Amino acid sequence: MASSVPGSAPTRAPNPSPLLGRVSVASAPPTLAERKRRLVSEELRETALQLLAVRGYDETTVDDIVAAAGMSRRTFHRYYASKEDVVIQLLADLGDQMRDELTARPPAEPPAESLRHAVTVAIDFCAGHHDAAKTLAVVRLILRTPVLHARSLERQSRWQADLAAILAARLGLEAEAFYPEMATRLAFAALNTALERWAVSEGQVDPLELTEQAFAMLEPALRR
Amino acid sequence: MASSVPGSAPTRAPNPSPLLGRVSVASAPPTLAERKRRLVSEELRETALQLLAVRGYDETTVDDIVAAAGMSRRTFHRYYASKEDVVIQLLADLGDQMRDELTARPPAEPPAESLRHAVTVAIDFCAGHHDAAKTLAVVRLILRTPVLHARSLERQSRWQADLAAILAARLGLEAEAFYPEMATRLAFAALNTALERWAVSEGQVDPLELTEQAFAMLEPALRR
DNA sequence: GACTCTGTTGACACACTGTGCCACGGAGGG
DNA sequence: CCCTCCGTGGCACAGTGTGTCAACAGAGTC
Repeated sequence: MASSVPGSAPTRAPNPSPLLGRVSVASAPPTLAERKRRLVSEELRETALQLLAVRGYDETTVDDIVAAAGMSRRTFHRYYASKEDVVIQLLADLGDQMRDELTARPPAEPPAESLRHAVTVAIDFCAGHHDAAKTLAVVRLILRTPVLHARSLERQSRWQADLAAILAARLGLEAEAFYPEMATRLAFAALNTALERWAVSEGQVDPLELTEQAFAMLEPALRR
Repeated sequence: MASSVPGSAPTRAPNPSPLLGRVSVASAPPTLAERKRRLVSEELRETALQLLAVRGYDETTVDDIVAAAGMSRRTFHRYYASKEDVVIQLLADLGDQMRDELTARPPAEPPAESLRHAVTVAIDFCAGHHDAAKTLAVVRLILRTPVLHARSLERQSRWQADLAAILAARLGLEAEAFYPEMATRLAFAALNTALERWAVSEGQVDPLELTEQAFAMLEPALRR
């Protein structure tokens, strides 16, 4: 065990409260403890993002963050494995959402179309969000900070592998088939091109339009 | 200045020996000091790779490495910025080589062909090297170690941007044009697919063949 | 209310990393 | 011979991430 972790320290809670076995129940009423944890987590995250944006990533220490949030460094690390994690965890759900979207697409649909929809989930997550300005700031921070960029690319690499496996299954191919692997990689190439342009343009260009443009280019390669 | 760095600490020496101004001369006779530095650097690197391979990446500390190499931690950090760097620096020249290859391709050549040649440089670097077994071990180490994988992807991202700029210039487009960006990303998708399959197959599959297969798929998308 | 059980927190200690600084020592030039 | 240049190791220090422990708050039980 990784010492006494408050419910859901990293990525995702396998089971926040072992006694109350409400795991997969959709609308489980959140416990007080659970709401408290979420509150602390959010407080930490907001304080961190604030500081990182103002003072820069490298110039901000974990001690700065916890001091501003009025907590101890030990508590910080119970919620986030590292300073990078505060930022990267914001994208945590994205992989799941893309996976779900691809799974949900009709099996008869051409792969190019399904992948375009999966990628669009990510675009929507970033640009179509409640307040896109904040997401834009985060994406820009990631792209401009080498450590964060590296970690986000690595995470993408896992998503890509997941999507490839799903696509392979859909097409009735073995998991290591060539086409699903390449196809998903091309989809991420499109996604990254769109996202990066959206970010450097400060949100001026329409990422959805860029995505469609990219997939138009990919279409002949994705045809089977 | 980053304290007294022995000649060429990170990535590449801008000028190993400031007094002898022989920089761009191709076959400059290496100084004694320079050979000594190279020797220390190699000793450190070999010791590190040995330990990393045997004991695993996370289980090996920098102190372990320098103890085995009979040097101080301070000296280690004069040659390598971090433990990751020992591994990642092995690929340092690769970006330059790909850039050079792309630049050297005939301007009239179709972009797909030029990119395929650039990517092949990387494949040759890995698989066609003096002893491919060692390179294979390194590549496998990188792919299996999240931190290293992340850093190598980030590095690739820079190479991709470089290649895109070169391709744009070759095609007479502005640097931020859509086609060169997408085209280079697709090329790297092909490269990574081939490299990864080569690595997981323990060097059994032919990465060149895979590369050609990948570019065959990309060809219609890369056509202009 | 008292008691227990569970889970969160802060404090402390510790291992590891990366860097600035300084003093030592060898190599080479005056 | 002296003096400068440069690589090196030792030391100190800031920062990170983790194990451990005591304190404490909530919830449920009697």
